[in-house]
Amino acid sequence: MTVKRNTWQREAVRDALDSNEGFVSAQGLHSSLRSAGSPIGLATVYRALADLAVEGEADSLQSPEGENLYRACTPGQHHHHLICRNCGLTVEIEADAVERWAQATASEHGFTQANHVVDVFGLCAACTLLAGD
Amino acid sequence: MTVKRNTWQREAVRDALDSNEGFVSAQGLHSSLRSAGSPIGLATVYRALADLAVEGEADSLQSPEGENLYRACTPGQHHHHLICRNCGLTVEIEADAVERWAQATASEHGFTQANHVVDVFGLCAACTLLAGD
DNA sequence: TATGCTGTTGATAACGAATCTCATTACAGC
DNA sequence: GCTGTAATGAGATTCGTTATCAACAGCATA
Ligand SMILES: [Mn+2]
Ligand SMILES: [Mn+2]
Ligand SMILES: [Zn+2]
Ligand SMILES: [Zn+2]
Repeated sequence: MTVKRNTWQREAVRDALDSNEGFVSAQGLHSSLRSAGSPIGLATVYRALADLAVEGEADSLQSPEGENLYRACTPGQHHHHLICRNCGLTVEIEADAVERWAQATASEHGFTQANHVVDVFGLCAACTLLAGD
Repeated sequence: MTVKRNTWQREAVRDALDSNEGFVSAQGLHSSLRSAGSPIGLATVYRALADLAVEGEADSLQSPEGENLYRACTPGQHHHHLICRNCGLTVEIEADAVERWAQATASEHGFTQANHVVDVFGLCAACTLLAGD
C-alpha cells in the first residue's frame, strides 16, 4: 500500500481552489499559481486536482467545451451545480427528487450501477443585467 | 445568405447514423464508412455531424472521457438519454418533471437563459448479466 | 448542355487539453 | 542523518478536434 506524502504543492492547489469562487480549469489554476510566484508544475496541478476530486475535496465537471473544471467542495454531500456561463458563479444544488428520478429511470429500463450527470448552465442575475438583453 | 448544397457525403453520414444503435464518435463513424468502402474524409464527417446536431437531426453528448458522441434523433422533441457504459445501448428519456425542475432552479437563483445537461449512464440488463456481478 | 459562381471537400497541418516519461527531488520512517 | 520511494516537473507524446487551402462539384443561369 502506497503511503501518501504531504507536499507544499498539494497544499498550494488546495488553497488556490479554496480562494476561488466558481469552477476553474487545471491550466487556469496553474497560471494563477505561477502569476502569484509559485514555481509549481502543470502536471502536478493536474495530478493534485484529480486526487482532490477522487477524495471528494473537489467537485469536477466538464465544460460545454469539454474542459475539465474543478471547484472546492464541502465533502460528503452529493450535489449538482448551477453555473453562470459568463462569470463562472456557481450555486450548489441539492435535489432529492432528481436523484430518485435518475435511479428510478435506470431501474425501470433494467440498468444497474447507474450514475448521472446533471448540470444547469445559465446567466446569473448580475451577468443578465450586464448583457443588456 | 449562403445556400446549402446537397452532397452524397452528408447523405452518407446521415445514413450511417441512422443504421447505428447507440451513440458513436465522429472517428468511429468515419472508420465505419471507410470500412464500407466510402472514400469520405474525416473532416467532412466532423462537419456533417456538427451540422446534423445543430439542425436537430442528431443528438449529441460528451462521453465521460470527453469525446463528442452522436446519435440519430427523431426531430423536434427535447429529451435526454440513458446510456449503457459497456455497449452504448441508448434509451431516450422524457421527463417533464426534470425539465421543470431545471427551469425553476435557475429562476429561483436569478439565472436566465438556462439550459441543462442531464445524462444517465449505467449497465444495461444484458451487460449486467455478462458482467457477472 | 455549357458556363460561372461559390459552397463543399479532404489531405494535411495546427491546436490544445491531458497524460506519459524519467531523471531529480524531498517527504517520512527509522 | 540515512534510506526507500512517492512526488515532482520539463518536455515529449497522445489524441480529439479544428483550421488551411487548393481542388472539386452542386446548382442556377443562359
Ligand atoms: Mn445527483
Ligand atoms: Mn431536459
Ligand atoms: Zn455571471
Ligand atoms: Zn449494454
